[in-house]
Amino acid sequence: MSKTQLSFVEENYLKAIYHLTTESKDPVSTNAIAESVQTRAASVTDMLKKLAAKKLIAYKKYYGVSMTGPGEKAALEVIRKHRLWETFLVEKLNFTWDQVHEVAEQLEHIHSPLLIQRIDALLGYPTHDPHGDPIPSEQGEITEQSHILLSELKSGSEGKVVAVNDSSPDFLRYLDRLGIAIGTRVTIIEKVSFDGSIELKVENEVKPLFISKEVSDNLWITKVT
Amino acid sequence: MSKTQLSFVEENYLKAIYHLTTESKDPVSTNAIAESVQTRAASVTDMLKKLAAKKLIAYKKYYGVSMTGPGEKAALEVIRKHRLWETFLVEKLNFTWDQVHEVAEQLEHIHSPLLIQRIDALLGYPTHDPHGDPIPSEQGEITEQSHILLSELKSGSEGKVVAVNDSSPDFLRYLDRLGIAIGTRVTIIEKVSFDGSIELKVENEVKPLFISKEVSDNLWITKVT
DNA sequence: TCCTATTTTTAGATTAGTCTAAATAATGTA
DNA sequence: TACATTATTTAGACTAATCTAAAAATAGGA
Ligand SMILES: [Mn+2]
Ligand SMILES: [Mn+2]
Ligand SMILES: [Mn+2]
Ligand SMILES: [Mn+2]
Repeated sequence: MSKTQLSFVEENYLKAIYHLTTESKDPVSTNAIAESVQTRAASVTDMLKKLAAKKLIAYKKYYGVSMTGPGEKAALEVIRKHRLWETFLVEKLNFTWDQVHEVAEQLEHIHSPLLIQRIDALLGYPTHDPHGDPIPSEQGEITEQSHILLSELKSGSEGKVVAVNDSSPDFLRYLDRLGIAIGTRVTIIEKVSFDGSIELKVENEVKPLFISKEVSDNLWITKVT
Repeated sequence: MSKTQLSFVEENYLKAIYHLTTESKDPVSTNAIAESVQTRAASVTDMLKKLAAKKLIAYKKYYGVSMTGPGEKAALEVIRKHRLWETFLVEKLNFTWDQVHEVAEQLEHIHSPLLIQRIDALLGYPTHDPHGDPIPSEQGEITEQSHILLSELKSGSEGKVVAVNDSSPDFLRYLDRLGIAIGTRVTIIEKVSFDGSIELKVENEVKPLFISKEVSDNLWITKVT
């Protein structure tokens, strides 16, 4: 079967397709994948044929793409490694949460089951990475916690930040400046209907602040009673 | 200049050429490189042209190859990473010394100065890897300790094992069974002139044992008075 | 020195992954 | 339903790294 190890590039495509699949039910489009892996649509088509031949994705010309069982398993393995490495970098090597993604993009492709088991053990079997994302188990099980976007929270309600929807260094450093981290409690003072921006009270911060719709669309929270 | 990062493959060639250069003064042959990187001579020739064009090696058709300053620096960076990762795997992740090389072959190609600095710090700036090999400094300085092969030691003399000349799992596990590790003291009881094998007293072992010429040719030691 | 065996290089193909430009299919609007 | 726009695929080419087979250069022995 798929004994031969997947290439660096194949792993990146699978990961991208997996993420796109989970964030909207319909089949994933060629263009969306191209955008995600930073390449041209024509290159994506070529790779889709290859992955389909290996039965890692279900692909029908012009109809978009979805994952197969084996494909999802392979994708989750890469995601597991990515998130464990990010956690390792923060917990053991004092990286900040905005520094880890780029390095993890490289480390996730290291092939060594023993290595990743030992990293997992060293970290005490963490369940979430520095951005609040769940770490899939060795068996490929992932438990998405139920959460909503901060932009969906009603005025006056309180919530706790559980994850970020964007791991770009710029966004994360901006959150640092606002005093927002994973676990921070926030309360919506007012939602400005005109542009969707939000006046927000942040735990441990004296003054309320305003955040754009853009920002509130990238923060996952759970409601706090 | 050589701003563009070296590829995985280029790094492996440089490392191989560096090692071959240091273990015998004359220029390195195409065939020796081919053997070392497990490829064909014709492929090596192609790569030599490429590396020469980047001024990482000095190459003249049919005359063999030697390193340039920049080439040596690049090779030592890879070797530094390899040995730091090996040390990390043993010290922090409980790998045995025969398990580390293969994984380090992958990890040595991760590009992140910060990562390697932090690994170095976490380990307390080690000077030698699990096989007794010196770890080059960030500036590319390497201090080879003076040592001789066990096979060169005279009968009756005592020595301390400081490094192995072969890091293959088979050899290392055989040493484990003999009770020989880095730092172990050994005394030559008798050298068998007929086949070069050696009767050896190993520190902490009750009975002396015999090792082949092959084995004694792969153990680096320093004399102990 | 000459000749042969060995080493190295060249020539020409191949594979993975990418690209641009052109062709084709799907979609949505009139 | 017809047409124009958009999305996707195909065709053909390119680069990095590899290979085999053939040509060329070197080295060593007679
Ligand atoms: Mn990440
Ligand atoms: Mn993450
Ligand atoms: Mn090694
Ligand atoms: Mn080593």
